[in-house]
Amino acid sequence: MRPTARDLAEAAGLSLATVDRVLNGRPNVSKTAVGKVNAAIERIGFVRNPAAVSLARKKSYRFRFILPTGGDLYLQELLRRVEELGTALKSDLTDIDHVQLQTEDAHGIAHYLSEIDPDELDGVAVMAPESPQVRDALARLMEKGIRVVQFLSGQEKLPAADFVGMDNFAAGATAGKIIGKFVGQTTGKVMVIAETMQSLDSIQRRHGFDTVINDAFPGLQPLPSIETHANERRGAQIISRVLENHADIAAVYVLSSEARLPLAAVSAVADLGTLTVVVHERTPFSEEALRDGRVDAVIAQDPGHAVRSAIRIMRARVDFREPLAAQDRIRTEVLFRENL
Amino acid sequence: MRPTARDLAEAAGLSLATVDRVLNGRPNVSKTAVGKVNAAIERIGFVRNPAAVSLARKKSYRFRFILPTGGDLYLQELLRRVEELGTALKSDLTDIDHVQLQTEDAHGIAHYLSEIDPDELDGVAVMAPESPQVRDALARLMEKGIRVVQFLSGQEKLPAADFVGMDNFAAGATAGKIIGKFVGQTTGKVMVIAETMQSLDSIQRRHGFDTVINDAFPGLQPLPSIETHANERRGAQIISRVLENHADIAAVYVLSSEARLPLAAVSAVADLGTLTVVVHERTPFSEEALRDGRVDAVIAQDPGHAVRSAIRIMRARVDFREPLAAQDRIRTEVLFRENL
DNA sequence: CTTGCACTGAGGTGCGCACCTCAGTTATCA
DNA sequence: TGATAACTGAGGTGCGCACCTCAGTGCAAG
Repeated sequence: MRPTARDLAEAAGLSLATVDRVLNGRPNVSKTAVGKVNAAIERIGFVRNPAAVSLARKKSYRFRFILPTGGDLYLQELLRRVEELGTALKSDLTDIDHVQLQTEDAHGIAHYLSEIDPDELDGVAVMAPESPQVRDALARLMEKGIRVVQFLSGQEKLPAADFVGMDNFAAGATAGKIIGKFVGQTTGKVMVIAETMQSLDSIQRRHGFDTVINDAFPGLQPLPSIETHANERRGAQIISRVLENHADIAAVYVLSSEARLPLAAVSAVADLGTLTVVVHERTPFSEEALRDGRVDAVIAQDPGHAVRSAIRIMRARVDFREPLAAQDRIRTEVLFRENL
Repeated sequence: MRPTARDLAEAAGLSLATVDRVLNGRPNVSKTAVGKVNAAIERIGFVRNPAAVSLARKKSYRFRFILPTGGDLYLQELLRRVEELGTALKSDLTDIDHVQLQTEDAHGIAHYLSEIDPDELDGVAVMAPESPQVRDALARLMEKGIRVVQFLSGQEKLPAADFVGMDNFAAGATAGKIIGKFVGQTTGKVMVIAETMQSLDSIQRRHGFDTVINDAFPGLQPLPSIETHANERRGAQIISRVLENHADIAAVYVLSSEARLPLAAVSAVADLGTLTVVVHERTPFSEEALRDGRVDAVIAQDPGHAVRSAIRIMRARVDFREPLAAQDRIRTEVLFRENL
């Protein structure tokens, strides 16, 4: 049987009350007593029973994910994970919900944040673009005692808040490395396709990509980013025009999370089999494309990992523990057909 | 506030005792009552408080990892993770210990297993080579009520037991893919270095490697595996002799977890910078070698993930839950300098 | 009608701990 | 020396649930 606090008290030669004071950092304890208790803890290997603790404390975690509206594929994946983990963690004293807000409307977000009641919520994970108003609102939230995690938002960090993000520079750089190595020739052009280059994510990926290509594969020439703006017909037009104007395209890099339509447009004009193709995010489509050879590599950043990480951090903060990694970077994974 | 069992009883129009009988599947409950309770659960969104459950049940998990003796680097990593997680999970009602046994001695292992007392242990994770005796012993253990996870052992599976393994074929195949693509030439020889080819792991990796090379890169010629037998001097001799005898070696694949000595031997004779080098396992050495360019890619299979996975499965079984993935394959990760 | 059986309700106990009160004991300093 | 503050001990309560006992209730077979 594991030793209880009562055993600890006995071992330390103190009363349960004093042991309790030490364990919970309450005042009115002598240094001697603290020392005795800690020594006894070591000696008998006492570990608090977390079940009893959380029962006695009536503890429960209530977290909210604040996400953008919009139909981005990766965002949908994220939503799904949030809901999934929400139901899974209900049996773990953790209630998770989420709202979607127009993240362009900084004022609206700030207002929403300002109305959050600390009695109803223990933490929020916020995915919103950089803006002074939002940042101030987040700071005020933290003063109210609500833990804040800046979630996947490529914004400048509020230093006091924790951060869960992915390294888009690394993701782009990895794509560059694979394309550079896989094309098997020293010269050629690389087509880069994005939904939009407005977002920081896209910019960072492109930056990482260009850096590697320029440094390590100077013979390759990355073309300017093609922006599809999620418009199928228009995107296809531009893509086919670019393919016709450049005879020596050797590779395609789709840096947005939506790869299906761009690849369909490319395959209408060129042969995906002879091109080196790298896309982002593990989806049913990208897996299938990997298997049948249309895509050579997938750069993936697990959304489930991101959500779990945010929850872990908020929990740790509520318990006044240090999170294992306060600034959690989601790993950049590389998938080939061989290691799917 | 979350509804309690008392609220549930009220909502169902039944007594606490009946609700308790339903919740815990005890006998002497009418179908009507079961229906009412389940309906009420849905209606008020009742979820058992796991802290109270585990407190009342005096539940605690006691698991043991049974591992081979021997100084393999990856095994040491595994041991470290087991110990790490052991102390980390003590505060989670989970006591984990481990033993190391001579796994070649099937009879000895079987005997050890047969003496395990179900009152002292809830589950074991066993890493031992295939043998009928061990398999029978495991089966008997399961009959005694101890959960069994076959852990990283490339043996034929006991169908009733859960399994945590890594896909060494995929690992080798991925290495083959990277080497094939990275060498940037259609012909050349590939040096393959292993500690020993006796182990199933090595054989499977080599098999995956050869399959990809033969299928996709027929111009490349993998040389027979060099076995170092963990003997530094002898290994270095063989390696340098092979390098001298084959002028057109374009790549090196180290398929054992120990890469440092083989690479040192290679670099004494050849220039690692011009060779394509792929090794296994993320270690301080392999990370450093990736950074400075001596190694081009690392195939990694996270040992921590393996240990966590085994623990998760055993816990689920103790709670009579289905594990999320009963047959858990550790992901084969690919690391370049860019996504370390 | 009795007997037996399946079902239900009421109530209690204890899991290990947090948190509270109140009385009692030291050290500390004037 | 007494007063004040700092400490300590004893004991109790309740968190939500599992598990136990015992006293019913209704219903069917004999």
